[in-house]
Amino acid sequence: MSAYTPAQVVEKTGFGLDTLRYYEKIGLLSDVERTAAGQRRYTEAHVEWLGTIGCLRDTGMPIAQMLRFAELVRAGDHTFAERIALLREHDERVGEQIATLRDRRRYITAKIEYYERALS
Amino acid sequence: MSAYTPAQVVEKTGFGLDTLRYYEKIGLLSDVERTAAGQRRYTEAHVEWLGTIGCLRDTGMPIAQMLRFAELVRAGDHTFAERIALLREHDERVGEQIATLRDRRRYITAKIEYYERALS
DNA sequence: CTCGGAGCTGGAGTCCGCTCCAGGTCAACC
DNA sequence: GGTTGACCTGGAGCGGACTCCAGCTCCGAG
Repeated sequence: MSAYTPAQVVEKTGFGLDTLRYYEKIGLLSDVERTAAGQRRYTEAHVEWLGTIGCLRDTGMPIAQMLRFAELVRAGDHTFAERIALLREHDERVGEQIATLRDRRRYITAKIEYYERALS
Repeated sequence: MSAYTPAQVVEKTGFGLDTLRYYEKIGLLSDVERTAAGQRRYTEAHVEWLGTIGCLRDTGMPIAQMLRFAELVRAGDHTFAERIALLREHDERVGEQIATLRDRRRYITAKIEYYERALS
């Protein structure tokens, strides 16, 4: 399992160094090994997990919920059903977000058009 | 011009009482009249403006930018072009948001499907 | 005439998600 | 052997957007 330095993970994931440490501190990132000198070494699995985390974050999932998900993942394969439930619920909220955004966007577009008409 | 009590505006707009006062304090809401006793009375225009504000907020516009927009509105009709520019820019960002959300959603759906397949 | 409820004020507090800092360690290169 | 640069730690600080509070005023119903 290839190991990545903090800097490489920053590069690969787009998360900041401090964010990585923060996520580890709160338990969103676990089992990060250290070198003899105490420096972190991340695995491919960490990078993948950060991809998931990033995706959930970008879709508005609060950290508390990501933590619950992380716990389910750590708990092992028998939590698949719960993971599905959590993700399905989130997915639904993402759908709602998209719908709301689209709806509000119509209002904005209308406003723009109104101003454009008033201008000409 | 009909006047609304704070409670009525809360009812009509969904904003909280404190939020209304906060918006006024920072200059997002202006020209709010008072009764002899010092209580606020909002107009139809305020309610409409709050609708706009709410829409911009829900689409992720930061308060600082709403303030710029509010200033343009206060400055008068000669700022239509700038308002259009501001709204167009925002509209574009909303479009990006929707696109990102859709994109991330595919990842989530895939994850769900993966778990479902693993489960059966 | 008293009481409850809606409002008022200024300022403090909260929550979230980072982000920054000081002071220290270590490995590697010149 | 000295300097650089990546990393370490614990804890403080920040930015955004509210949200709450204490203590007060006013109006209207009973």
